Amino acid sequence: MLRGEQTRALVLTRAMDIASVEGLDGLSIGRLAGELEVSKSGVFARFGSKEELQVATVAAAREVFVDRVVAPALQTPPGVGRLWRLCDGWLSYARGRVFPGGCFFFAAAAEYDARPGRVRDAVAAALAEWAALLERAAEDARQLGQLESTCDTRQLAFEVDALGVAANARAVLHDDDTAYDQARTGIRTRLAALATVPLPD
Amino acid sequence: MLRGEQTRALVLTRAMDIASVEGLDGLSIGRLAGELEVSKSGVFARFGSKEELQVATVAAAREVFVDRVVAPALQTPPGVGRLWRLCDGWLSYARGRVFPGGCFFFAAAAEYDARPGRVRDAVAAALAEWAALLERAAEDARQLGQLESTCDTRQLAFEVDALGVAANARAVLHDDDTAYDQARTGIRTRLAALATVPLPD
DNA sequence: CCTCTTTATGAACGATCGTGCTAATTGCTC
DNA sequence: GAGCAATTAGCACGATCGTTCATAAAGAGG
Repeated sequence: MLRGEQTRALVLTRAMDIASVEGLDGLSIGRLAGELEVSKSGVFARFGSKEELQVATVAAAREVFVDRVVAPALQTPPGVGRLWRLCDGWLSYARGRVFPGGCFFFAAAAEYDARPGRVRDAVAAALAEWAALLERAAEDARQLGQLESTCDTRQLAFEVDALGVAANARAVLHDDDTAYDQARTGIRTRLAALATVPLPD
Repeated sequence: MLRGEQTRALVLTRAMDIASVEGLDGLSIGRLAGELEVSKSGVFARFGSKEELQVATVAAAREVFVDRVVAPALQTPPGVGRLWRLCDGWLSYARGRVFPGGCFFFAAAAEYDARPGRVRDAVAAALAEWAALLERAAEDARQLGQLESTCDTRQLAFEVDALGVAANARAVLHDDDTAYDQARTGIRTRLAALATVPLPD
């Protein structure tokens, strides 16, 4: 039998995987318990409600995302290099199916974008963080003179993110990884056109 | 009492609205019947199974999309003008909340992209049609000499679509219509940079 | 008007959902 | 090792799900 924190982590790991495929709503406590071979009420009691489980799952996915994408990119110093690493890391994360259903947040955002509540708020907050991070990276690069001083960094961040989002959507739906290459090409071309220094890789 | 086709149309109209918010899976026959004030088995009998209802809902949404976006754009002759009209029409459709939860296909694709079955196939086919239409419009424009002859039209189609997809995602999730403006700006800039003739509007 | 096919209803089914409530089990502290 | 707090299991509940079936209502054709 497992002690609290371990159980929680075990449940959340499986919950992220299920939710990335079936959605946070399709994620059911009974199924979760069945797959983990623990009791349904054991899982339930640990979170208190399904909504709490969903919010906790979002938080867990955010941590995975930070570990896999954000933290590695932040090891590169501010500038276009870091911006590129963020994008490239994200593409690798999506392509590598860290979650079996593709990017967790893409699925969660599409599922809850029109449904008010704590789950939506958690997803929206996480994605807003990501958007802010991209914008900040772009703006830093500009102020460092590594991007043309006239460039609209907010717009740039939106556009590179858009290519990633679309790549994930297309790749998962059509089982076609070339979409990631298209996104990579698009992002690199866009950055190279605005950069005053060479890009890494 | 309504004759068959009318009932079917009535059911599907409501089904599209519900599904765009709650998802095609969250769409339940009982709820549908309740909102329309008809019997649950009446709704069910008309489709034979929930999966059939979901597939029919996707087909109905495709028709709405063609009416609202594709058909109007095809009134503009081939060229960058038509390509632009397709993008602009799509943005208007998404912004105007033809479906209350934003673009129906964005929601459906994210929900079923990792779940094999007839529903996913239907969604994937519809989106493949859209992608092919964009690529064709771009390639036509290029061959008409309205886009630089060297430009990769497949890549271009991917990128303009990506901006639209991302705009819908961000606008619905954060209740912020400026995302549509960002997408519009991005698409227009991209097209203008490659076009050899002025863009309409 | 009677008949026949199409369409809609109502009740019921087994399954699964989220959620309480109680009891058993575990790990830690003395 | 006894006692205690935290954790898990077991069972039951009302609700809702998709689905089935027998039956009633409604339009079309003779």
